[in-house]
Order: sequence, then C-alpha cells, then structure tokens
Amino acid sequence: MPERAQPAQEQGAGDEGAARAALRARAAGARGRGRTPGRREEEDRLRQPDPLVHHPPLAARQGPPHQAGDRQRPGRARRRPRRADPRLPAAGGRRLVANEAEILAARRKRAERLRDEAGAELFPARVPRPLDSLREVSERWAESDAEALEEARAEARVAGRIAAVRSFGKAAFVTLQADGARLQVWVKRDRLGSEVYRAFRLYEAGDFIWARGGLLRTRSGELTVEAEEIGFLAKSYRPLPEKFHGLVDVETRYRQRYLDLLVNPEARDWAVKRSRMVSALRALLDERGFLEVETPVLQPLYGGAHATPFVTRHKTYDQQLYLRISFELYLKRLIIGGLDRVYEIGRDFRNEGVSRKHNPEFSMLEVYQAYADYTDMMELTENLVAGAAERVGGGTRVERDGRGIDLAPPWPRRPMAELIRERTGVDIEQVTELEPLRDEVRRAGVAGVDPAASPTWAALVDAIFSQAVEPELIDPVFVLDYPAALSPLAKRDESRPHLVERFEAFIGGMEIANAFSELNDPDDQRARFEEQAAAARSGDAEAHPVDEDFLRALEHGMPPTGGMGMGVGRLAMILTGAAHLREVKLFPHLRPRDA
RNA sequence: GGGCGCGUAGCUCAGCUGGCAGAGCAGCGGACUCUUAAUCCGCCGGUCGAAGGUUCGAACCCUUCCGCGCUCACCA
Repeated sequence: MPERAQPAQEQGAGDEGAARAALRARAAGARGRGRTPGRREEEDRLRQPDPLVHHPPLAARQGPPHQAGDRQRPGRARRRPRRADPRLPAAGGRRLVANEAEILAARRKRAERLRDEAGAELFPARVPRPLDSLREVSERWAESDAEALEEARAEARVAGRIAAVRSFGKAAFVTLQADGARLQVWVKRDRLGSEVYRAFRLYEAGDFIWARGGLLRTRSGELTVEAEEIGFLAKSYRPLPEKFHGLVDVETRYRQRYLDLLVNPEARDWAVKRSRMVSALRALLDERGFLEVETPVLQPLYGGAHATPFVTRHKTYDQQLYLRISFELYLKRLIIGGLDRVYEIGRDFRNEGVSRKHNPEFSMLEVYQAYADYTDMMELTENLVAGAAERVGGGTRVERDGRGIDLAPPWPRRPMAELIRERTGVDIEQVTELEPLRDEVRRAGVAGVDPAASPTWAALVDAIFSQAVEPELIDPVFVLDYPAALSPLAKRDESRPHLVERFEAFIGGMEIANAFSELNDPDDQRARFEEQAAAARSGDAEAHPVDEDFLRALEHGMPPTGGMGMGVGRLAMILTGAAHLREVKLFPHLRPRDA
C-alpha cells in the first residue's frame, strides 16, 4: 500500500515570489517596485478610536517653537482626524472605515437613483435573447477592418460586467468584460436619446449591462459596439479592485479569489488550465479502458498513506470517522472485485501543517490496473503527463524557471543509487549499514544533510536523496530501485530482494507521481500492518492501524496489480509554470480571519 | 516552533540623517461626442499595524505584541 505523491508537500522550486513578482510586474508596468503590500483592513477592524488620547489637535502637541508657525497649511492642519464610525454597519466581517463606507454609500445611492429616477430594475430576472457571446464576437471579427465590418453590417448584442468607463459628457466608452474576454461599447447620447443616456450615466464599473448595436472600428482600430440599445442587468454594490495596479495583495487574492479571477489574467488562466488538465487526464484514462469510481471520503479506518487524519463523527450512528488520507485501500477492493482498471480523482485530507508546501486538502489521482506492474505504471504515467500537456497547452514543452522542459515520453529510468552516487559520491549499494553511511556522508560533505539526525539507514538515504538529488531532477525522470527498507509497502524485486518495485516520477525538482507493483500477499500485508501498529504503540502518531476488513478482502485474492498516485496540484504547477501550489488552487487553506 | 523581511489613505506606493504626513488610482462636484491607466478643474479621504520606551520632537530609533510573506525544521 504505497503512500502516494503528496501535492501538499511540494519541494518548491525555490523562487518564492516568482508568481507574485510576475503579477506585480504586469500590474504595475515598468515602474513597479518590489514590495509586499500590507493589509490594512484587519487593523481597521480592530481599531477602537479615542481621538482625544491618540490624536490630539496639533495645537496641543509639544513641538519646537521655531517650527510651529510659518509653514502650516491651514486646510490640512485644522482637519479633524477621521476614524471608524462605530455606527456604521460591519460588512464582510470587519468594521468599515469612513472612507470605504462613503464609497459603498455612493454606490447604493447611485443604484437607488437608477431605480427610482430612471425606472431601471437593479436585478432583473431576464436577459434579452438571443445574446451573442462577447468572446465569440471579439474573436470572430478580430481580423476584420472597418470596411469589412461595414460591408457585413456586423451587429452584436452582448452582455458583461463593466470593467472601465471613459466618459465624455455626451458619449462614453465602456469596456465590457465577460468570461475573461473584453469588448468596447461606444455609448452616445445622440444615438440612444437623452433619457436612456441619463440612465446610462448611473451605471458604474462593476455593474452588469447589455448592449446591442453595430460593430465598427474606432480611429485607434479597436473593435467596438456602437450601442443602439442598452440595458441594465445587475448591480454591484462594491467596487472592483483598483484598475491600474489591480489586486496584488497575496492574501486578498486568495481570500477573495473572485476578484483575483476578475482582474488577474494569470489567475483565470491557471484555473482554466487546471480544469482542462483534469479533463484531459480523465479522457486519457477513459480511452485506455479505465473506469472512474468514487470511494468513501468518510472512512471508519484510514489508511494507504503515512499521515495524520482529520477526525469527525457521525451523529446518528455515534460513529467516529476519518477523512481519507488516500483512496488506496478502497480502490484495491475494487480490483479484488474484478473492476480491473479503476481510477479516482478526488481530495485527500491530511491533518498537517499549512505552508507553501502543505495544504490540508489536496487533489490526487490514483490509478490501479490489474495484470500489470510498475513498469506499466511508468508507461502510463509518462503518457498521461505528456498527453495532458498536449491537450492543455498544445505541446509537451513547458517553461519552468526560465528554462524549457520537454515532457515527451519516454522518460529516462534511473536507479536511485546511481543518482546518489553521481551527485554525492556516496555509494549506498556498498554502504548498507547506518554508521558507515553516516561516516560516508560526513566524508562526502552532503549539503543540508545532518547524518546524526537520521535514525535509520533508510531515513539517511532518503535525506541524501531529498537534499542532493531531488531538487536537480528538472527534466522528467523515473527514479527506481528503492531500497526495500525505505519502501516497506511495495512488492519486493524478485531477483534483488533488497529492492522494491517502486518508482517516483520527478519533474521540475518535484515529486509528481509515486507507484508500486502492489503488495498482494495478504500474510505479508498483515505483517506490514502489524509493524505499523507497533510503531503506533511506540508513539508514531501517523502509523496506521490494522485494517482487518481490507486484509479479509486481500485474502480473497488480488491479481498482480500496478498502482500509481499522482499529485494533481503538482502537475498543474508544472503545466502552468506556477511556483506555488496555492496558485493553482482556487481556495487554498488560510488561517482564520478572526482570532 | 527558529531565522529573515514587511505593515503609511479604500487600492498601489513615496516619505532622505528623527523636524509640515504625500502622489497616483478610487470616491464626490464640474467640463468634455474616437477614449482605452481618457484628459482637465475643484474637493473629500490618515490612530503611519498595536502598546510601551528614548527624545524638545517619532511614520522614522528601541522593546514587546499582532498580522502577512519568505525560509529552515516538521510533514517519508
């Protein structure tokens, strides 16, 4: 029962702020200075003003006499300090400062005028039909010049959110945004009539509207709908993020991802790519005859990985349940039951720390194929990754940290011992005891590895590999021939019993997949479970318990089976070039807002 | 948990060696029928994260705390 690749535990590709820096550079243009913005809303929420104590009038301040008189600006100097008005309603869980309240009040007031003076419905139930897709309109006429548009008498009726308004008194240009596409609408009073135009002036950025009219090119060549009809679709009571710099604050981007998606093209692009990637994985597996299944998230006993589970409780059964840490044991039951090719794409939950490398819930693909072994899983893995890349991005070449990576199969197969020897000079095949290996590591001076910190030979091998080898595995590679001691859950290599039939796939310095020839000897499996149980008794909180029900299933016989787990988030990082797992996660886990 | 960094207007950020708290955007009022960060005129907007300390004087120096980020450890 191999524990699977854990996308929550990324071996991050170093550069902390690459994504953020890119965002900032894009948002701020050439003038952008690198600086992490702060978050003021929090403080606003916590403030309890006492102006007399904290903000005395300037006249009452102690100040040097020679500075006092001549340079004060009367207007500023006499301004009374503003502060949060405790009477204002809390919104979104925090107290509003007066200025933000003013902005919101202005939008409310404008909405009321739109409803009462212009007679518009703020949230109408119906949208005029037929409606042209804004994206399709802009794509269809993208290459047509002014004459071509006129000749075709091109027309469109589009709807979207107002992203920007450039107003000229009796005319205005409105940038509509929908589904990630943008299209300009030219709103002119002489075309619409003064009554409609007066109502239009109460529209504002963030609102949803529709417009119908002929397509033309402006002097600057932009495809534009010259509105002959216009209407209101939905009010936005809150403003969009600042239009030039956009939304930069990392925490706000995650907490209010909808704003991030609206204004940061990367956010949208990565979300779309991840979705397409998952669709591609499904399609590729389906084409190979695999059956997608769903197994319990709520499990009476957890297993299949080495991790701390979340615990929950079923009320009416008064039953303790665990959120799954892997799908493994259930999928193998299905193999036993004759579903010879199954996979599941879903969420695992591991009650571990949250950081750039950890998210308590993360997506996993697990695949099991009867009458197969780990070599079949290699072929499957490289074809899934390359196939997904082709279907998502059009090719098997991706960029990472400024260099290209080719995902096209076949990927090299490299024994772990060989890689370690190449990088460090340490030969784990020759040095098979803990103490000699420690000496060897000290002699070789492996950076980042403290030989004394690893309690066993296997742990030290793992430390060497993680530190010295893994970060350098940029191009796709299968690492195989894992020491049996390092992989107690996989089938032994028959001709070399100190090794197991296991591989891990690495790309961009990250573990992408982990696979085994699955252990199907129930007696051996029982022995492994009991080792785990013993470890648990001696204090290993993550060792998992004996699963009698699973053992009973195994005793009914499981065919030789290859199994593979792949971190969906990790693969998404590779295909999008994202530096952080949470960039490809729509709603990453965050610390709660109110302590 | 350890280390490093950051926190100034609703947003993005300046603020020099301790001496007047600023800009742009957003908001409000006005002008403007080819703009696209529209432009122009005027106005509004601040507990400089919090508390304490040093100082004649603190956004700036010191201490503690809070929040966020990075990193190490942990997490095979």
